[in-house]
Amino acid sequence: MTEKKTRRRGSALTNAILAAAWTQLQERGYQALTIEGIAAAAETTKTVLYRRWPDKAHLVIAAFAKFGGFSGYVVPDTGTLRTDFLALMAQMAAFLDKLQSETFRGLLADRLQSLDLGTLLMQANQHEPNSGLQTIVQPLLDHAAARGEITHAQWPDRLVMLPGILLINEVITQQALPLAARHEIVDQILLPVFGVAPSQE
Amino acid sequence: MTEKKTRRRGSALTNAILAAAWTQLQERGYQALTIEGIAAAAETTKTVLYRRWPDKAHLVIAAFAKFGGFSGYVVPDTGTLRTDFLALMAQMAAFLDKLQSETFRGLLADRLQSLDLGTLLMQANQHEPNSGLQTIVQPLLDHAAARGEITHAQWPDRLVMLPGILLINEVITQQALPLAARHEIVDQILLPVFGVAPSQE
DNA sequence: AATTATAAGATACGGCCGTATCTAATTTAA
DNA sequence: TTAAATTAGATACGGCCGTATCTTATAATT
Repeated sequence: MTEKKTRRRGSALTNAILAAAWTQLQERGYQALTIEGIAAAAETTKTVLYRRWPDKAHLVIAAFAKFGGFSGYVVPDTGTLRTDFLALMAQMAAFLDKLQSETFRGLLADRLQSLDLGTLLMQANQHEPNSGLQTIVQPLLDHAAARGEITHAQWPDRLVMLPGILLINEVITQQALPLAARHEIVDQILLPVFGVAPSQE
Repeated sequence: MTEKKTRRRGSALTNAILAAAWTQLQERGYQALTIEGIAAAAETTKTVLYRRWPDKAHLVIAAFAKFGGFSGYVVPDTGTLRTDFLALMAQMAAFLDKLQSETFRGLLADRLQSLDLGTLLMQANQHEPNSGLQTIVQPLLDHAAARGEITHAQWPDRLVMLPGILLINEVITQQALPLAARHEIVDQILLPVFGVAPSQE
């Protein structure tokens, strides 16, 4: 008979659950995942999962950290910072492709849509025709260009969106945007990006 | 009697729903929101809501765009780009405070935690002790500093995290990270931020 | 070896999601 | 004014969530 009576415990059980979660993630994609489905695949019950992780997202993160993540990355050392960065980004892109093809495309790929508030804010911020942040940033750049502070006013979208991106990141990770952070973002990131040397640190 | 027999339709009904959603958002916070609760508050049924928005997140975004958003913003014009940016960031911070106090603090504030995959990836990326991206970026900076390409190797966390932030933003908004985007990110953002003039555009 | 503590497994519950189906009110067209 | 087309409103359904409770196996303690 295939009847196992032995109960797994502790990390053995945890590992089995994470493995099941990772498999399910690749087979079904994130949105279609269910806690109950993972529990069933791991041959346990959801009670056990809820004792370990508060919700699906944290469980997936844990599985991701164990089986995916940045573990396969190599530190590039190509001779220049620029090519090092490019090599790093290439690794990211490759990983992303892998993730999207293996994990997020299982009949339900496009569901990468329905994310959550913070994420959707980010999307809204960028795709909204003219209620977005660019309606503020662009004239601001126009002024600076007219003053001769920056060489030109037309910058790629990504740069115009950069303040919003940094804001949202700050919100999500720090849940606040204190004065010090604002100064750092402006002096250390935005001004250099637009070619202005910060006056004082 | 308080019996209204007239049925609202179209945009009148839509507006009533968005108003109810905004109120509920401020009273209960995002996590505690329910579609059914909003429907009840708007004195309609969830069927009507699902005819208009696919899920809670999109409904909240719509309400946000109508009642919150960047509508109250003013274009700063203080004389220098730096102070313009600082003024803009100040507006953002003020809005964020308002949002967090009015919207996200209603007995359930801390729930700003349980977000979704993309968001949690961002968090994981930043708070993880040493499995995060900084374990790759830091040595890369060390090398560049040893070469004399950049003036020093110790940079604020925010700058070390910047590649990851840009990556995740790209993923969430574009769902891809093609070669062109990688080059743009490196040449237009990362190199300037770390004080390296891009060789060729 | 017997006892106690810990954690797994099973089950049940109320709640909300998202869909489907049906009705009735309101608008538009004829 | 009547008929046709929309769209709101009501209700019901299966599914999953997250919690609580209880039993039972395994581990730790003495």
